[in-house]
Amino acid sequence: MTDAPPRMTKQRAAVLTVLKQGGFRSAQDWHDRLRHDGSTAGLATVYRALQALTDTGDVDTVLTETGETLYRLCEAREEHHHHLRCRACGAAEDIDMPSIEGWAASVGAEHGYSRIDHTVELTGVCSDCAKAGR
Amino acid sequence: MTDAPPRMTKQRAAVLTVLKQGGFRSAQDWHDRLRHDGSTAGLATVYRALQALTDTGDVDTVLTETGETLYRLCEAREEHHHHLRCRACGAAEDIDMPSIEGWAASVGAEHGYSRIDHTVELTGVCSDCAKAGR
DNA sequence: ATCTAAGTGATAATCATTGTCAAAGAGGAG
DNA sequence: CTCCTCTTTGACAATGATTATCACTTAGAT
Ligand SMILES: [Zn+2]
Ligand SMILES: [Zn+2]
Ligand SMILES: [Zn+2]
Ligand SMILES: [Zn+2]
Repeated sequence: MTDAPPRMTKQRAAVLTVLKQGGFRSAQDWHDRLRHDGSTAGLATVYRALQALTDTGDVDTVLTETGETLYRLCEAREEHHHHLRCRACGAAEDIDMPSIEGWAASVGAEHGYSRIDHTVELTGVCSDCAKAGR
Repeated sequence: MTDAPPRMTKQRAAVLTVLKQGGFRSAQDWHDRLRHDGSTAGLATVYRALQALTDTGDVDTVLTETGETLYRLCEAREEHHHHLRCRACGAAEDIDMPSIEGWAASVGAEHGYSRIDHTVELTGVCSDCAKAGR
């Protein structure tokens, strides 16, 4: 019943390769980097690849305060986790706070809510960027 | 040095009134409700009023997973807090988790990040909506 | 009444993201 | 290899929330 995984094409391989540069970046950013590296992949294809990789759990996404989606190659695929992200350069650390998971569920139950979901994200400025004056 | 607060106009009063209906709703939703109540306020004016009210701390905002901004009259203006929101009807409870504030700062410091900010939001389905089958 | 700066609302512009669709590419069968 | 079929691609249009414009109105002040 699980859909067959999409075929690995030249474009998707290129997306995966550029993602290894690391950091949370927008689809357009990743697309720019691909073109810079010689790929001719279209923007729509990059969006499709990122969407597919997100669905399979190979890519993490976060939403900025402007509603833009940022994508990053996921390092700890199996575990649910959260991020501490540098607002200046896109670098990010995986963080986990096991107690938050249970806290979210119990707060929801206390108020009579079901199907609880939660969002926990931290942003800041990493030490490198702070040294460079942002 | 603080900018003079914007004048209280008929339109802003109308926005404040309709906001008392409660719940987190989009700017367009609030605009529809205003028109339904007889106001002729334009959509741009509603956006401006919501923005101004947000700046003064009279309105809370939250970002949906689709990047849409939702606005709600703020009940506990002075305290920094987080929300448990019903995805079906927009109802929301203020929640606070004082330990999260310190945790965010210390996790940031551990990783060498400065200027830490954080997002903690819960969503679910409230008991009324659950009874009504969503 | 007159002047002036702020506020309004219809509309156009912006911008990330998604939809469309004809053309290109990859397999498979013959 | 050739023909057929299904997937993927990429240029481009469409969407939808938000913001910018700008001529017009309004609320105070003189
Ligand atoms: Zn950085
Ligand atoms: Zn979690
Ligand atoms: Zn509800
Ligand atoms: Zn907080």
